[in-house]
Amino acid sequence: MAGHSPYHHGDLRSALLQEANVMLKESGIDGLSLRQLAERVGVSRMAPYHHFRDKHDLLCALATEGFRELDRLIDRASPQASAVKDLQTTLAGFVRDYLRFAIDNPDRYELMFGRPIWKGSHPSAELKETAFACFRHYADRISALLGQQRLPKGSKPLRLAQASWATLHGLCRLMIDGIYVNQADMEEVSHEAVRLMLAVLSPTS
Amino acid sequence: MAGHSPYHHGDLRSALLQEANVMLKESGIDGLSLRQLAERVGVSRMAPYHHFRDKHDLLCALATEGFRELDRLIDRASPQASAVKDLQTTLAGFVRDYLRFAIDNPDRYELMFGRPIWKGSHPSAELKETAFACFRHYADRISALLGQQRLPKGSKPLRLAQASWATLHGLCRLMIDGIYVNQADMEEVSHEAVRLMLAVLSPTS
DNA sequence: GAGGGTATCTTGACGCTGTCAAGTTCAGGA
DNA sequence: TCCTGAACTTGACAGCGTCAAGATACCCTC
Repeated sequence: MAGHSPYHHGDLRSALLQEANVMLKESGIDGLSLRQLAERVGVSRMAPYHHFRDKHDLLCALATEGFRELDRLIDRASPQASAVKDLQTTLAGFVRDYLRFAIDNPDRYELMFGRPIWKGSHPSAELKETAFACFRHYADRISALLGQQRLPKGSKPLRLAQASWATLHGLCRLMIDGIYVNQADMEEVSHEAVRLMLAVLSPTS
Repeated sequence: MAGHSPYHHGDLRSALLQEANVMLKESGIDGLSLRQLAERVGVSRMAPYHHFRDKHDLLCALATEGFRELDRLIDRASPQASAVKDLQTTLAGFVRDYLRFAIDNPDRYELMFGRPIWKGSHPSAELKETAFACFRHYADRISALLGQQRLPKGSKPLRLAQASWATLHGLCRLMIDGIYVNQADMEEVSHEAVRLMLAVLSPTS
């Protein structure tokens, strides 16, 4: 807390996470190096290792933060939509927010859901827990929103949640990478996604 | 073409691509280093640079190969399904094949659609062309399959193709990374996806 | 066949990375 | 007061992508 330049930083861990987020936005996931990060925060290269086991561990912490924010976003999808028309509006708003979350910081989104964190080099326990809680939260919200409709027989709510998240997720990936979906078409495409999610409610035959 | 160990490899480019695929499967995208690749193929570390400008260029070539294979897979989705029931079967088969393509070599799939190739460090012209051709091919097939049904008004076929690909793509990503979707549930989840894609055909209201 | 041009391959070097090992500085409790 | 332990630093190493310059072998022309 002293004025000049204390030997002990005081709150290095969060300073690192914050600056890492900036670097992530600036130069992508590949441009995020521990050495540069340490230098930008103003400590030596090995200092971060007293707060994170590895680089992988730091990335997990970064992703965990992302999931916490995503969780808050899901929370904001207001639950008091009762009429069918409100359902559509609520869903559309949520889809828009979700897409914006991804587009706003594409590399963080890539980090959160990307292979490097989740495959062989196992995700940290905290990340796993946070991400799963986030998904459970989403599934509950979706169930609550859609639950007022009668589901087609044979559709478990969990499956609906998975399939709809997949749609949303796939849309984000394709859009932020600019592969097949132009960002300019976002409105139209997300409208289509909402229609898709709604369509699943009516019995197929 | 001589027997022992020629100075000129003969067909280094494809040997590199082939071995790179093996390494990709073995140790993931991060484990794929040019130096190791060169050593495994039996040439010096700079030899690959006479066939690929960069590492990025090699990755693009690798991804291009992947898209070509995906294109063949799309081709196999037989077009002569006429009855509604056949539509469902055809679609289910295609979804299963697509999922298997992704699961079979997850890191290649991640490479093909991942950010590192498509964002700032621009994709090679060949990759762009191949990937777009692949998508156009998919959109055509989907249109042909679904075209026999009457589409709900206001749905352009292109949007349907985008949305359905997004669903498929999102499902793959979530599954191969093992985040929210267990691979054991594949059958059930892909069934749900097919239902979702079919549901979009019936007017929502 | 001989010579030269060119594509192919090699070795040396540089700066960057993540991280092990060992030393230094500081705060707080006995 | 001293001492334990956390926070931080510096030195060192192997591995990475790639620039630069040199070596080798094929092919085409004379």
